[in-house]
Amino acid sequence: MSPKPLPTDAELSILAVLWRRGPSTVRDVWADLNEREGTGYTTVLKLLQIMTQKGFVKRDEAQRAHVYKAAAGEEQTQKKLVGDLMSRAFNGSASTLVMRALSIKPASEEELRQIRALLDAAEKGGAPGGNTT
Amino acid sequence: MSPKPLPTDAELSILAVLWRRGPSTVRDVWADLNEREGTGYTTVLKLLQIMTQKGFVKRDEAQRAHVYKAAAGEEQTQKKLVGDLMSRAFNGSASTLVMRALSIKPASEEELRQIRALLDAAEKGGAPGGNTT
DNA sequence: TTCTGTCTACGAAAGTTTTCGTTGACAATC
DNA sequence: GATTGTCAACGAAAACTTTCGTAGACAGAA
Repeated sequence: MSPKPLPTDAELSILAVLWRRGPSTVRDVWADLNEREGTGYTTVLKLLQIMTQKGFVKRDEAQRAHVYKAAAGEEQTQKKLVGDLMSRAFNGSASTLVMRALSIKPASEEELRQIRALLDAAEKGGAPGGNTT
Repeated sequence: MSPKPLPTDAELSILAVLWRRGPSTVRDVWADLNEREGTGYTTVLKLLQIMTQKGFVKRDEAQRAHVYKAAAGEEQTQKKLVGDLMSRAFNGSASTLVMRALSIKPASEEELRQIRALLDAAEKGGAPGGNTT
């Protein structure tokens, strides 16, 4: 099939709402989105229709008010987005990206602990072929 | 003045080249970009003109072949991009973003060391380098 | 000077994304 | 069974991005 592109900006806003709220009707998504960005109802509806077609969301039509949910998990989509940014703007360097992220907004202690754990895991597991750039 | 938007995709490709090569003529940028993406010469030129207007690049017209350079530093732009993604797709969580990045492509040992250093710094207190956000 | 190749400038076309007006369906209430 | 409010569907406009054809300026070679 298609090589599956990334969601556009407006699409991502909607995905973010679905991630936060779980399966939702158009009205639900709209209420949330309208509050923070003043989006129109039919705009949200149209976007959801497009996203259904693109496969970004799944639709349950059992009720009159259709219920939408994200098709791919939050994590998977986030990975794609980060991966894309990494190759586009960071020359493929995860560490530079990570450093920029942390310099913007230092994480909490709890979060730092999690990150360290991940670093430890990475160090051991050894990704195939360390970067010899 | 303008709230300064982020560079578009094509604009970012060009910035990436400028970051890699330093100040360059249209031909320089084109040669680089054309090789990896098959972009047309006038396309690159037009983009650079637009980017000049938007303030993403600065132009030195001393020579007939104008020399372009990125207006903002690589680091600053990267921060904006990451910050944008963070708020859009990660609910503002730096740690989630970091974890996703590392899970995609573990860094080299050297890089891991750098990241750890940054974590240490973050743990101590304020953000390093004085963020005036 | 004239020719040739390279350059910038301009503008319009093509492509994509985002927005929204309008329509018809449906269900609940009167 | 008419009225009212909410819904999905559709299509087209508006906005934005990307591409490229064409034109005119300029410099160096013949």
